[in-house]
Amino acid sequence: MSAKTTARPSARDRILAAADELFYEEGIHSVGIDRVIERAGVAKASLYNTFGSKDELVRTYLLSRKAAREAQIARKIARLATPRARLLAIFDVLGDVVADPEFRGCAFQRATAEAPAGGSIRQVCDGSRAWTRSLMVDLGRDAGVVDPQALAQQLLLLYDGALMGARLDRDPSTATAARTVAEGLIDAAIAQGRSGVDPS
Amino acid sequence: MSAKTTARPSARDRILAAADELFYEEGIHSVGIDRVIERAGVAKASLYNTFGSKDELVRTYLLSRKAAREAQIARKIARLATPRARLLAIFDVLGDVVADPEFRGCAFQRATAEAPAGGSIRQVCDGSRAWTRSLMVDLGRDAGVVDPQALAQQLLLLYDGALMGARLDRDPSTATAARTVAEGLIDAAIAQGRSGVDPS
DNA sequence: GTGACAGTAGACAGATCTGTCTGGTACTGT
DNA sequence: ACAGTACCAGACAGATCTGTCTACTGTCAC
Repeated sequence: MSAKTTARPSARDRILAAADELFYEEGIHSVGIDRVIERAGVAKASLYNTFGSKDELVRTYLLSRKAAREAQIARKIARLATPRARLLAIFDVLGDVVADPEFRGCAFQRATAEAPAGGSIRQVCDGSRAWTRSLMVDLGRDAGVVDPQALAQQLLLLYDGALMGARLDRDPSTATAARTVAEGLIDAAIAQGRSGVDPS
Repeated sequence: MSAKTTARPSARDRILAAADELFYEEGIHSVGIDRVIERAGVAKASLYNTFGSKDELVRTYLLSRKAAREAQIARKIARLATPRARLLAIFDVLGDVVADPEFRGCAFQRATAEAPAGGSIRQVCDGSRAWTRSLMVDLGRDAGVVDPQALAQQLLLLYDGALMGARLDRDPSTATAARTVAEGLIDAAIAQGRSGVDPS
């Protein structure tokens, strides 16, 4: 009897799941603690014993979103061989993300829109952006492009734009548009890298 | 004595100015009515007599931002002759906007992150996006591109991405990067239009 | 059985927020 | 002179929010 087959998730997990749904759907300020504990089916003391404060709950919610996104990208990338295909796969994941009917935009960007400038929420957001950017830089370097930083900036531009556009226009086609433009930029950067490396 | 030389702005104008500063800097939910009237130097009754509710004040704040942005772009564009130059001028204005030390991201995108899905705030945001998009479509058509809608979608992608990136990374160089990529896309679309129009 | 542990239920304090209302002041046109 | 308008100062009601606290329940190891 190590675990019941339909064991109820722990209070912590239920709180986090409820917080994820509510914060992402309606925003952080708009959702009170009472709504979270009601949806989680949990006592208020459980929430405060586990997380200490609403701020910490929000931080944990964002960290779990960050981990999930990074795992999703890493999983997709692992199956692909070339850096070029891997860079494009980032935009394929983006396409899946924005096509989800539950999609409501970038959770980090929305959270920072509500949070004070210097807080811990901003740090989580910065960490998430740094991860994506450095992945793009690494893959660009692997692909032999001359200036991987510049390519990464361009790709991040498209990535961010697609997230924002998909939400505000309720139009997931921004992701495929971003992928198309990204493909052109990647191929141009790779071609430039090759011509520079090969002596004329 | 039509007006004193240093006439104090009306209560309405002072409220709107204070709301603009506070809502844009700190977010809508984070700023209470009391903070607004304190900064405006105004009685609470004046605010409610003039605007009726906080929601209406927020709506007016966003509409005034929308009008200011559109006027700024229209002014810049009026001096330029070709549709190509005008399209690029949109990104020049973007560069000015994100370089402002007071820049905190797109006011509409931040407001929609806090507001409920169906509300009036979303409508203002939709209106602002529709204006920008249709400007891009019109200029693209004037430039003779084959699919102005597709070009506009790509340019909007860059525009949104630059706004988001400049805020989250605190890096205004996204605007010039966006302009560079945009220039390539515009020229490619124009070239395609010409080759399609000219019989081979 | 018993103690440790994880959790439930809900009252409560204290702060904050929107919106209303009363009462008073200063200017303006007639 | 006087009515009307625009505005200021702030008390107040009622709702809502975070966070604390008390008291109770079920489960498991030993």
